[in-house]
Amino acid sequence: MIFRLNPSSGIPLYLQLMEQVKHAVETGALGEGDQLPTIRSMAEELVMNPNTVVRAYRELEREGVIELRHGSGAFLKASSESRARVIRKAQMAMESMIERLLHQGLTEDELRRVFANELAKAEEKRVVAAGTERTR
Amino acid sequence: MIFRLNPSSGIPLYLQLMEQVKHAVETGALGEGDQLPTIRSMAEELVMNPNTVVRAYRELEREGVIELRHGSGAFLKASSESRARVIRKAQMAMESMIERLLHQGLTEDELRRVFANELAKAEEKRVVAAGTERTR
DNA sequence: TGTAGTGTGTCGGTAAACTAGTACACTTTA
DNA sequence: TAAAGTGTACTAGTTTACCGACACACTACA
Repeated sequence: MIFRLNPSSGIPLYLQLMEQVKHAVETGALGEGDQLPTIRSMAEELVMNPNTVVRAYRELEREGVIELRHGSGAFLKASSESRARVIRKAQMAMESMIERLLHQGLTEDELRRVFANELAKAEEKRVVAAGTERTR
Repeated sequence: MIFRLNPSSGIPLYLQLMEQVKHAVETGALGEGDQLPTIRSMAEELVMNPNTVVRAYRELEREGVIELRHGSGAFLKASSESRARVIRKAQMAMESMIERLLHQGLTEDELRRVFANELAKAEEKRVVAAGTERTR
């Protein structure tokens, strides 16, 4: 299984690892009861400090995603129904859009900023719509 | 002009501000010679420390995006030809895709992770393709 | 069945990075 | 020329990442 980190992005490494684990769950790559890579092997694979992996695993446990067992390992907790189907459709749609936009000359950085801003706008719209609903 | 920050994302605030400024340039909202909001007004608007704004502005200056003039302000430097047209097309395409995927039941977090991973994969593909070109 | 070795998570301390607070210095304006 | 506006610099606190040792669980062997 592939976990991806970008050490030069400025985003804290432990947050990136948390996102990767959650994504693996969402796509069905990891399921209930599965064991996560050990702290030391994940650290080696991603070239980061074991304690940083611990930090990510601790947060994931606090959020109820995994369970840490001293001396045994880190395991996926039961989650609600798999979202893999809808996630995979989104992946395919996103992949083709990204290919197209990169082909049209956008850079990865430009694309990243466009996405972040459009998503922020969509979130704001939803918040406004929810507020409007409430005041009816 | 709207700059957006998400203080709870874990991403350093100064990096987020840098991204917002670059995005404003890309979309044409800011152009050569324009003055950026002052350090204090940007800090107030975004509810962050003036020194954090300084940190972002300093990095942007180091990258050649803006120019800081002691006692006068922060100004946009000349850039290559505006990318606004291609960026706007990307914004529209991205906006409609995001609306559609959110409507299909994805959460913002899931969407963010899908995008980050598909972009990382696309980057890897391009690196591999470039390497293959070189070895010919 | 007990013990040693291996595997795996936990903990405390330190350095670097990020953020905030406050005072100083340059430029512009009235 | 003084006041207001704007960037610069220093210090302190918090967060992130790393380093090394400790403790629990599992496995193999006598």
